Amino acid sequence: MTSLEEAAEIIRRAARSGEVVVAAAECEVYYSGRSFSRLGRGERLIILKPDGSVIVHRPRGYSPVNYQPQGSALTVTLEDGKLHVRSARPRPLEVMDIYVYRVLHVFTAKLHDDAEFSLWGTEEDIKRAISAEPSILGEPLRLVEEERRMGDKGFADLLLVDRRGTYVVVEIKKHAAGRDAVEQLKRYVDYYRGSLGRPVRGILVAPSLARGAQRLLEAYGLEYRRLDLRRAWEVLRSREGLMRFLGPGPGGSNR
Amino acid sequence: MTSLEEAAEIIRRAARSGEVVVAAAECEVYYSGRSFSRLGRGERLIILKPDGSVIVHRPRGYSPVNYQPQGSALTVTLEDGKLHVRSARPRPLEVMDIYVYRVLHVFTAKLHDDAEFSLWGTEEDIKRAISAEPSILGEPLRLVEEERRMGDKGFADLLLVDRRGTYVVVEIKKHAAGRDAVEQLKRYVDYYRGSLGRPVRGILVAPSLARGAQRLLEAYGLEYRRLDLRRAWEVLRSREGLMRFLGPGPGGSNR
DNA sequence: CCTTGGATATCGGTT
DNA sequence: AACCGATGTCCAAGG
Repeated sequence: MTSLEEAAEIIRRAARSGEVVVAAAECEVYYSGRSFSRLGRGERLIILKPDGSVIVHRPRGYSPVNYQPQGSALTVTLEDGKLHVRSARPRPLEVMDIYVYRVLHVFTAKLHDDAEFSLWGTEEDIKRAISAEPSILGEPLRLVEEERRMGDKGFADLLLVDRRGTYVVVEIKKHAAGRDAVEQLKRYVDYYRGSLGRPVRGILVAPSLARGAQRLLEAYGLEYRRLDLRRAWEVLRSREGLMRFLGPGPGGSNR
Repeated sequence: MTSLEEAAEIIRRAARSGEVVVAAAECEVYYSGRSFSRLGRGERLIILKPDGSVIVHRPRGYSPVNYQPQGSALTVTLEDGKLHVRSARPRPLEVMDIYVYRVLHVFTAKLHDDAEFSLWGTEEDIKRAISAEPSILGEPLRLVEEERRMGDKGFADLLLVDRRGTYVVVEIKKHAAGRDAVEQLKRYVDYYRGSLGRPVRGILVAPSLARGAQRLLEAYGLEYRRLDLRRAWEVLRSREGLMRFLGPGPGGSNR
């Protein structure tokens, strides 16, 4: 148990010295900005990071109940027997007020962390696999361009040419493709068809098609090619040596 | 500083008794599931909640670098001079492995939190405002139904009738509406027009229109009505007494 | 279970 | 600053 006065001093000192603060505390939280929220009195975890991020976690669930992003400004005051922690960001103007009634535990630490974080298995990786070996789509195709601009309609993931010289616009989805994905592809194909004045094929590449998406796709005369991460990897592994990511590490053998 | 053996015991005991665990620790993190990630050695915050959620925070930024949602299963073992914390969820199969080299600080706490959380200023609130006073859209309109089913195309936020008896489908966006919003409205209007066999108007309600969205809207013959949260509130406040949310609270006077 | 769409979405890239 | 698209998005609601 820590007094509110001590807690206030600990937080101020941590903020000055670039330390992370973690507190378990009984508190109320108010948020005002793009929306408004109120969280009644209860015990939570409060995390204050040196870059201004503030995160409040309830004892359950993955997502924080209240938060402010990095760049927010912190003020800590004692008022009325409560510890008032305010975090404000200018644009958009948003304020989060935490009123702390009791501090169960608090600690601060300067955390040193310059390590690299790498994530793979993204849509970008699937795109690279198709680019490296377009025949993975089941027919001979030649790559024209990645991220080809479709006027003001956005960017097509891939532009290819089939064996008959017809342009093929490809939209890739890492997960099951829904209606939105079909609409997106349709926009690109319509634009490019109009731009070329010639027929243009559209292929939606995804591991699966949502029911509604399938009907829409047929109605629009677009095509679907099933492709999931696993198969994309097989190409990437042989072409790029994906194993460089897995590197040597304690968990390497598990994956 | 806490030994890895002690930390392992603390975590196991906390898991049994439904306590939250917070640790500052030097660790590596591996994730395998929908994607794959690797985080090199460095100092982070690790949060373990009794419902199975696991959250790993670096010293900067709002979002966790690695995580598992509630319902994940925890195993804690000592291997090779490292503390291995594994969190696994069955569907989709995803595994996060944390290898802890050094524990800077660890604490556990049973957090009691049954308070209510209320959030307002959402799209739902805008919908309620229009329902309560459809004329906010600039013409006399009568509400037919909220969340009106549009066949297999989804649900229209609002279905109204104008003074000439023409049905009006309304799609509401809390933020600037982009192309997706226009496509969404188009799907509904097309469906309902086909279903009725009569003209149907479509109105997109949003605080602003993205450039691309405006052109698309015109091309589709749909309409736009500017409406933001602030104006929706004025209606809600008078009609429903929004102030009940603000209630009596330490920060009440600030908002 | 799948599908759909909102979220204080967040985040990053480009214009 | 606006706009656009991906996300291990997460999450709830509905069928």
